[in-house]
Amino acid sequence: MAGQASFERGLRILSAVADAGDTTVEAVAAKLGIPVSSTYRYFRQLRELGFVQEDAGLYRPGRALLSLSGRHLTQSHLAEVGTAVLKDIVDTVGETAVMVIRVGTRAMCLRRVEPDKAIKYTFAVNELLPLSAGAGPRALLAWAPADVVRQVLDGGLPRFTDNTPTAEQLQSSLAQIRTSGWVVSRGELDPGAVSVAVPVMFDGEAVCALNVAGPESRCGSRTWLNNTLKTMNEAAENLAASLGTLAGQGTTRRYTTQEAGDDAAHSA
Amino acid sequence: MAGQASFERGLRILSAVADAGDTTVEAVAAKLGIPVSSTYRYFRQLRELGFVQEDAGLYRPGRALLSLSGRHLTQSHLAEVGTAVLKDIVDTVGETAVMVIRVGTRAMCLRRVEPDKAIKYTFAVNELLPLSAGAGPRALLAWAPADVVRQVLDGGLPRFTDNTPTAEQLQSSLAQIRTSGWVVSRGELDPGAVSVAVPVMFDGEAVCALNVAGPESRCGSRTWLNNTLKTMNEAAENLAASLGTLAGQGTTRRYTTQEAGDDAAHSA
DNA sequence: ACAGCGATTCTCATTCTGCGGGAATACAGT
DNA sequence: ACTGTATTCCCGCAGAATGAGAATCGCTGT
Repeated sequence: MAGQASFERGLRILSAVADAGDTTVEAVAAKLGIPVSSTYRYFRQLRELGFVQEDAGLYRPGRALLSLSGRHLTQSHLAEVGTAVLKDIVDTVGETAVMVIRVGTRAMCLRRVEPDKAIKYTFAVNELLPLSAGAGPRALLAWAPADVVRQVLDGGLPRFTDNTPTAEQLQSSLAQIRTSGWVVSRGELDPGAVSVAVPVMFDGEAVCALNVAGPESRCGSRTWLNNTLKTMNEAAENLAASLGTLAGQGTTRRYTTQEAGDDAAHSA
Repeated sequence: MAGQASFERGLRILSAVADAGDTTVEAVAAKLGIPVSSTYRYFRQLRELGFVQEDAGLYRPGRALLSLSGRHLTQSHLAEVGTAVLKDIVDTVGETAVMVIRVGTRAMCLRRVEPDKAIKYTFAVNELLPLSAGAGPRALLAWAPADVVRQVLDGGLPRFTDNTPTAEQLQSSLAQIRTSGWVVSRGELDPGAVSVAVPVMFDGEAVCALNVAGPESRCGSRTWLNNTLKTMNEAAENLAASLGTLAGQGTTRRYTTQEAGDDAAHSA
């Protein structure tokens, strides 16, 4: 009666993964009554198209799903949950923490939380910045698509201080950033400021970056850097996890938006 | 090379609609190079499954897409954008405005904005309430799935005041609410309080409800009710529109989350 | 090295679905 | 009645999807 049987099947499988958030091929096959062998075929394609991501036999929603529902929703979520995450960071680290996203070939600070101190780093919220200078922007650049990187490198890099990186320095640092998973910048935008950033990775993509910055006097030491990075990595992981539908095992704290639900009915 | 050709095709079509936000069958067919006749076949199925909604030849993302990306994201978005919407309402109406969502067989206040007045109605945020009493909850109930309605009716209705509706009153009011598109409650939860609510409809489903409440002394008149409803309906429409990816024609004010982007690259 | 095991991909004969150009229908506007 | 646009129908067949089972892959433990 319907036609398009295989398409519908595929969508059901996709929905199943989106609902479960963290499931196996067999589980889905069983739930939907589809032969395992066929289910694998669908999963493969879903994976290739980025709708699901796989990790050690466990499948969860992929980035393509996020873009399906629009940047709007994703950004709302980041802004919403991000505030709580940033507050936690500030509580632990005691320096300004911000969340930056990439907008085309620019970076933008989406959320900011400041510590209760006289001397602190202050970011402008909602203003477009170059991707080339500062820890947060550079973290975004490191995971940006190749064409964006090229545009930034070719577009002429603005210089703010003597420490602002040049095109060569920048280019060579990107690969290293991807390897280490974090960036530190010393006085690239403002003299005397130290800034650390980590990306929030979701299915291989940097959805946004967390950035902590403060005066060199307080943030210059290696131990400070290590402690801060530890806090930030934890935060980034939580934030990334909150993008996956609901997921399962709670490692550390989990940031969700209400989702109190547990009553009965879920209205498909 | 891939196999599952039709599935991939369907997903591409779905993505196209999600991206465009407001498009026609022909446009998608042209863009993807798929025969119109086949494209219609996919659209029909997508519509039947709720992934797209159609209105006068224009197609836009449907509710199933929202549930694909998880209640999380949707709720984050509502909470995020909702605050601005509520503020506008409070500015215009001068009474407490809240946003309530349905959680299983309960209602919950997700966001609250209060006017700067000594006497005002105060809602508890993040607490579960019955769906049976009060304007907001009842608006949600009116559009809830049948099994939820049954559960609520059969579950024994708590009584708060003499005006708290009984099961019979409740049941008969639901159809009327669906027709009129709004609810008013007078002293159902608290004596002397008037409460008005409208649902935020997205593709035939009540995603949440907006609720304005205040003392009878200020909110008793028919003109007040009319003016308030006008404001609320506008707000509800804006909120619903913000759930569609980005959509096009701006009627009144449009609430979006940043989405500044315009530079080049959008990284698929 | 080997066995054991679960996850994943491959194989392939058979079934039957999706395909798409074009006709038919529906419906609004004039 | 006529024009245009949106949508569904029609229909024979190429070829896609199917699924049981075998074959691989990648482990871990011994």
